[in-house]
Amino acid sequence: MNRERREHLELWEDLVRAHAAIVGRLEHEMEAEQGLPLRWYEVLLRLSRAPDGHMRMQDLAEVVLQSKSGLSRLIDRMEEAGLVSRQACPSDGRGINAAVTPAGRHRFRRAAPLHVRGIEQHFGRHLVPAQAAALRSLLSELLEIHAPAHPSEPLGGSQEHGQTA
Amino acid sequence: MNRERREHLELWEDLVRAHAAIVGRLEHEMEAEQGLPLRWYEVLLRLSRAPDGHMRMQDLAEVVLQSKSGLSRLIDRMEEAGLVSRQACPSDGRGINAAVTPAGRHRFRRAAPLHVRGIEQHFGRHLVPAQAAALRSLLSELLEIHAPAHPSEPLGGSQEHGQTA
DNA sequence: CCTGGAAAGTTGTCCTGGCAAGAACTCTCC
DNA sequence: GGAGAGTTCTTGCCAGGACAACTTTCCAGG
Repeated sequence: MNRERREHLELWEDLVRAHAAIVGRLEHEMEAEQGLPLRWYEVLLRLSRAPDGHMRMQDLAEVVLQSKSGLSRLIDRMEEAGLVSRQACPSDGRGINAAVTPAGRHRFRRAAPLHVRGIEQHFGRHLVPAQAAALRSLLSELLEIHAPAHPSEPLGGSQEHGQTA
Repeated sequence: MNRERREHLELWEDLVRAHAAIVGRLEHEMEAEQGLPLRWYEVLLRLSRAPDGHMRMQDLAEVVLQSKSGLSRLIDRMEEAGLVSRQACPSDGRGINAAVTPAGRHRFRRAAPLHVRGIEQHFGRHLVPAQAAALRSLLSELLEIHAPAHPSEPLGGSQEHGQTA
């Protein structure tokens, strides 16, 4: 019982370290070779994926893991750089759509291969199929528990942490 | 080939999301229930583990994944809070040892169960043995590649990224 | 129609962290 | 033993991000 817990702790620690190391590399490479902060790339990626190249600020904030205010300023900077633009949302007067500009798409297309290659090289490359399968099932479990895929809980509510055991 | 890559990309995305979600919870719980930023806890943990309750600033910075300057200020704050203290390093005049104070140890002991429980609840609990094993082997591979366990490369050098494929 | 409550974004303010420069010290080699 | 190169830590400065307050808009109920 306790043995298992100890192992889980170690796994968590290692996971955090590996995550940090890989993200660090990806950030550094993206910045060095494309002059693009990883966050910017993330935004461009999400917008490029989106149906008409635009998303509501709120939704975008969620997928790129930033606060509303954080995203607002991020979009400020990217707008100034000409990579995205803000547009009023037709269906909701309060809403704003962040949209990729052509320049943004171009920038994204140039940067994408680097990111794909980086992930493969620093991560995917080391996955054997059994590990990939295990990881997939684990992550889907974890995300189901944690991620507000269907925004149902504010996540900040500390609504549980009861001694479920 | 491309199929596999696509899957690796998805796995990476999911990993990032799961990591963020779990860290978010741990941070929130630690702050809410113990009034302790997770970083502070990390420092207390490392120092409590260390032989005489102290570590060189540099080494500490590495294990808690912060820059030298970041750690310096972090220790400033914790010192002011009475949880750690700075001591001259006897063997090297340039060095500073960060040491846990008794108050720091006390605080750590009170907080540790929460952290352990949190990790088990948000992470370990969902691991079946096969996943744990797969994860362990994967992480050790990744860390061997990436982590400067033996500080040999500055990590910022972008010394490879050649198309190894 | 009007009012009150909720939601979307933006902005003021503050905190944290990184980089680069600086101060203090150590080590090597002449 | 002294000069110069390299470490270790701290500090000035700035960028990025979070929280809370605010404005505008939407919606439900009377």
